[in-house]
Amino acid sequence: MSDNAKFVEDITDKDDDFSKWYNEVIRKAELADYGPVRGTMIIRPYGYALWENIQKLLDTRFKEVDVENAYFPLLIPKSFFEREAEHIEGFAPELAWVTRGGGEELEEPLAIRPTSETIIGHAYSRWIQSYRDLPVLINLWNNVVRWEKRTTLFLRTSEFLWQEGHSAHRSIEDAEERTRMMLETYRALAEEDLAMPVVAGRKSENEKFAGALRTYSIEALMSDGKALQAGTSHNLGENFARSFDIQYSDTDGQRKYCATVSWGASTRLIGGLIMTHGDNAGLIMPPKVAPIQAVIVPIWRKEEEKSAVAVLVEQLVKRLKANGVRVKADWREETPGWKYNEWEMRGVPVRLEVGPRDVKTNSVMLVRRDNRAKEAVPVEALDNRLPQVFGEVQKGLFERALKFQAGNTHEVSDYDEFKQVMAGQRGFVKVKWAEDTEAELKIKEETKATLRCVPLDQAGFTPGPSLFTGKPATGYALFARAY
RNA sequence: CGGGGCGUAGCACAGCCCGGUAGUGCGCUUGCUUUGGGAGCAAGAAGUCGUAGGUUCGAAUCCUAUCGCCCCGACCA
Repeated sequence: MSDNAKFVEDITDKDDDFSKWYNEVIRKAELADYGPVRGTMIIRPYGYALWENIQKLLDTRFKEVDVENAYFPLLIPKSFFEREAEHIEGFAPELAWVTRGGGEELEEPLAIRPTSETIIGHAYSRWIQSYRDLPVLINLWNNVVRWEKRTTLFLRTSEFLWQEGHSAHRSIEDAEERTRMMLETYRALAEEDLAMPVVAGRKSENEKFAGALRTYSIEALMSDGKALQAGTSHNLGENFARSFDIQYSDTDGQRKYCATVSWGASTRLIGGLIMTHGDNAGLIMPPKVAPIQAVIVPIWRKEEEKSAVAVLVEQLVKRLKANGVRVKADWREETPGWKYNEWEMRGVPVRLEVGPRDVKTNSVMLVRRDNRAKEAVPVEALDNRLPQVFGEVQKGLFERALKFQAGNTHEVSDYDEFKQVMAGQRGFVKVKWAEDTEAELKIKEETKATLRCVPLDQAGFTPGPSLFTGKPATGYALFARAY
C-alpha cells in the first residue's frame, strides 16, 4: 500500500533506518523499556503477554514429546565451570560473578548462570544410576545473564528470559535423535505459531556451542536482510557426562557414560517476530500469539447511539470470549481514527468497528491489520468468520515472509558474486561448501557474513567445488550477516 | 572495548557558536463542542537543561570528568 505513510505519525520509516524503527516500535507499542543497568530490559505487560503466549505454545509442544519442567538454582559454583574446558573458555568473558554474601567475601565465587549445563550435569550424575533411569528429559523456564558489550532490546540483552532443555540418554545416537526432535519442535513453533519461516540446519565447527559435539539451529531472515538464530539444539555427546561423571549401568552390566543434549530458545523470538512481520505502521502480531487478537472500536455521535452501541459491544465481547478469542473493547475517550492507528501500531491482527450503522444491521465492520481489508460481518456469522480470518492472517503472514525469504536467498557459485550480494541487498547466500574454519573466518573478515548453517534440506545439491577453497563440496551452506 | 553522533517537560526538538529570568510542537489536566482513518476552541499543570566538579558577578551555553543512549567496528542466544 503506497499511502501507508499517511496512517502513521511518529514512527521512523522502516526502510529509512531499520534499527531506529525497531527500537521505536518496541517502545511505542509498550512491549519493553530499558532497565537501569546497562543491557537490561523491562518487559512490559503487552510484551510479557506475548512471551506468555509463546511459552504456552512451546511448553505444550515440549510436553507432547515427554519433557518435564523443573527449576534449578541461579547461582553456580565457580568450580563447576572449570570442569568442562571448552565450556568455560566459551563463556568466561560473559560471566557475572557474585563474590559477597551476608556481608562477607565468599570462599568460592558464584556465577550467575549463563546457561545450566554444569549444574544440570552435577544433578544428573547423582540421579542417574541405571539405563532404566534414561532418558531424563527436563526443561527449565528461567532467566540467564551473559555480560554483553553491545545490546539490543530482545535480540541481545545482558539478562534474558528463555527455556533451556536438558536431557540425558543411553547413547550418542539416542541423543542425536532427541537433538533433532527438539530442533523440529522449534521449527514448528517458529513456522506454525509465529508465522516465521526458518531454515533448519547444522552449525559449522566454528559456530557450534562451547562444549558441544554438534549444534543445530533454526535461522530466520529478517526484513533488513540479516539472519537471526531463533533456536538451538545441541548434541553434547559424552563431553559433559565425562566432566560431571554422569554414568549408568547398562543391560550388559557395564558402567557407561550418558550422552547429553541441551536446547534453548529465548525472548529473542519476540525480536524475530517484530522484524519479520512489522511494517511502517508498526507491529503485526500473528493471531496465534497476539496478546489481543481482536480489538473492538465503538463509534457513536449521540448518547442514545452510544448506549445502543454499548449493548452490541458488550454482547460481542461476551460472545467472543466464550469462543476463546482474546478480545478487548476500547472505550477510551479518543476518536475512532486515533484508536485505529494506535491498535495497528500495536499489531492487533483484527479490528472490529461497531457503530450506529452496524447496530442497525446487527453486524460489525471487520478490518485486517496485515492488508487493511474490510468486510461487514453479520453478528451471527462472526463465530465462524473470525477464526477463519485469524487463520487467513496467520497463513498470509507466513506466506509473505516465506516469499521474502525465497526472494532474498541467493545461490552463488563465485566469491565475487557473494561479495556483491553482501554489499547490496544481503539476505541468505547459498553456496556449495566443504567444512573449513579458516575459510569461514576469512569470509567473515572480508564480508561480515557468517556461516549460519548447513541446511538439513539439501534438495537440488549436485557435487561441485566449494566456494572460496575449491575443495569438493559436501553440501549447501547458508551464509548471512547475522544479529 | 575502539571510532563517530546525541543527552533540554512524557515524546520530538529549538536555544549553545557570541554566557544575562526556560522555549516550540505533540502529549497531559479541566470545561464545552466533537467522534466511521490520528478532532476544535478555551483555560491550566509540568523541566535540579544526563550527572559531578571547575571558570565567572552570573552557566543549558565555556572547560574537565563521568554516566547513558544511538550508529559503525572487535566478541556472542
